[in-house]
Amino acid sequence: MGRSPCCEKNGLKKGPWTAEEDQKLIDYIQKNGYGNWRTLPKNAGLQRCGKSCRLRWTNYLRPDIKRGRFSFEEEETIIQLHSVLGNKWSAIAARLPGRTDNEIKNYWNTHIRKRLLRMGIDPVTHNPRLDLLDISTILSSSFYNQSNSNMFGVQPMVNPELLRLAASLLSSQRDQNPSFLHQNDQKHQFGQTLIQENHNLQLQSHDQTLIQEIPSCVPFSSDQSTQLMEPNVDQIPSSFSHFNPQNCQLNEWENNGMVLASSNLDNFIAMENYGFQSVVDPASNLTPNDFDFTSHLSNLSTPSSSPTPLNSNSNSTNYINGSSTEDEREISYCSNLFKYEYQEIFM
DNA sequence: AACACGGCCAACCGCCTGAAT
DNA sequence: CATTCAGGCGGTTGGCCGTGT
Repeated sequence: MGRSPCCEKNGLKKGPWTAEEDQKLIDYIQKNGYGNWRTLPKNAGLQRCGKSCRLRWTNYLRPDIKRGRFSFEEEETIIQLHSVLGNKWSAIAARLPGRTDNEIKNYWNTHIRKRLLRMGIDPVTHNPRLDLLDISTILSSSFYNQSNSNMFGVQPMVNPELLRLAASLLSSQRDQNPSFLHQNDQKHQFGQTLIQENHNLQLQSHDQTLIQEIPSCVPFSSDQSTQLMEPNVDQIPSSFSHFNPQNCQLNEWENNGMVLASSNLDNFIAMENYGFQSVVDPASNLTPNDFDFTSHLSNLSTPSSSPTPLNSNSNSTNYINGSSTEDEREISYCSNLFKYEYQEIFM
């Protein structure tokens, strides 16, 4: 009649392993190998059940385990495999040498899953989240259209599908060439691809088949909007024709807005082409970390207000009037609804 | 300094499958 | 063939730790 029980449940230790227990397990396996987990604890002098020993060994003590943070390549591999295999952690782990299924599962649940959600991607289906699209429809048909949707004369469109495409484009570029982001010609090529894709999607939108119009600007009051100035495109040097992701920072604003800051003027052009609109130019040569966006945005309702630099050494100059150092200006963007992390897509 | 909170991760739990009896 | 269990797997938990208030 079947096998006998592997162990008595009573009297066996549970909980965290001590260094002494670890050493006993390591010594035993180094001397005798593993395989019969049923008898191993007793032979090794451990008050644990075989299952606990097996887990401890396979998830922690095994000598070929790679510790530490997951690399970008590993993360990309996990995402790609998960899109095919789903929650088959052991199958995914089999393709990542030195990583355990438990480690990958934990990393997925604590990092990757949340990141995909922030990017508007369903971590189960790996498709854009439909709930966001529903919200965007509501927003675009209600307060946004009633306020100042045309504050810059252009109704911007930001499409989750395009953002997803951007992420995958970047991933594939990175896969092919890890130093992609440090090469200007490739950055330029990537930017051009985005611009072309944005153009294509806008063309498709005329057929009302694919794209949904989504508000990309927080609905300021009319008083606030009058102070928002559209950057003078004529003052943008022609040399700034490609995207540079350096020194970017995303800040959430209130409940439904986000502000993108960059100290590089190239980003302005790329983001403009990408469908975001500029809201204000802090007009200084501060780095993003030196700038207090919350304070600055709250000052928009006060006509005489000016950006609030945290760095008193800044040499503040007005971008709109055009006299600052072009590539060190702060450009901020404001976009409604989307919580995509800019860095996650472009950096 | 004390407390609350949230992120992280090692470990456990429960289920499934296939092998042993 | 029926029963039982080892091993494997995915889901969940609980405690530690860092950070914010």
